[in-house]
Amino acid sequence: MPMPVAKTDVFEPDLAALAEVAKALAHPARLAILQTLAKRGTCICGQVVDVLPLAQATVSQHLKALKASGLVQGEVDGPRSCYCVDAAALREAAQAMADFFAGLESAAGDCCGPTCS
Amino acid sequence: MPMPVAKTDVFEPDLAALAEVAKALAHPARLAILQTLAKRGTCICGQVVDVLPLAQATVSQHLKALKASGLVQGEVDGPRSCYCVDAAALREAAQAMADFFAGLESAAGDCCGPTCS
DNA sequence: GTATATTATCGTACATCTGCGATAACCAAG
DNA sequence: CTTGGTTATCGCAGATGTACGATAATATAC
Repeated sequence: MPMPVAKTDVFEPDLAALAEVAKALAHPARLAILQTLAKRGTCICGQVVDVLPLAQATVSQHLKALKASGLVQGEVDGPRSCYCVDAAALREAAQAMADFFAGLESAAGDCCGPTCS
Repeated sequence: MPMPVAKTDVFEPDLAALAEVAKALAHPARLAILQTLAKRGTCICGQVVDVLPLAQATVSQHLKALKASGLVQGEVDGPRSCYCVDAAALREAAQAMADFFAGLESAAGDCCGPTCS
């Protein structure tokens, strides 16, 4: 399911994948959730709710989004939930992001300076 | 102007700033634009339009978003426009992103394995 | 089995994003 | 000054994101 009116599937797969990662990181709450999950071994969603200034339903939605992005992995056993960051996916994401920035810098030249045509 | 119904300003500034960067990168078209801009010294928006499968108005909007995020810098002189990536901002963004991931990995332990409580 | 506690989902409301056509704004060229 | 080519902006339509309260679902504890 593409983005707004579609147009995501027209781009290169690499860019689309990286955009998905960026999308998952595009909200402070999700960043905070990732940090909270990473700081502990075993996590219970309730603890995450306590940390964030958001309602339980909202946190659950963010967790769902993170899980969909693959950055977070988790199972729920009744009242107990075990959410944790997927270390492998995280490394992949970090690598992809770093590669992207590296690719940009390799060719970046300040053009808008005095030598701009 | 915050996000949906506000709630962005409640989080730590670091996370909010990083989320803004991620938001700018959260669309394949914008990633492609960044690559295109980085690959050339002096860029004209028209060339960007030619590369992307999007209408001119849409590309202009993405450029506006990138400019607002600070990753892209540009001036327009009538029919000619000079858009280029802001190398410094780009380095900052890459650093912030890398730091974030590094901070996560330093404490990440696979909890959802056999030793999950 | 019932009560308790925790999480997921549903439905709603509002804001934002995305895309495009149409129009306006702008400078250079003639 | 008019023409032509380029970009910005406006207005619209549709999809998505965000947040919340209310409700359902589930496993533990008794």
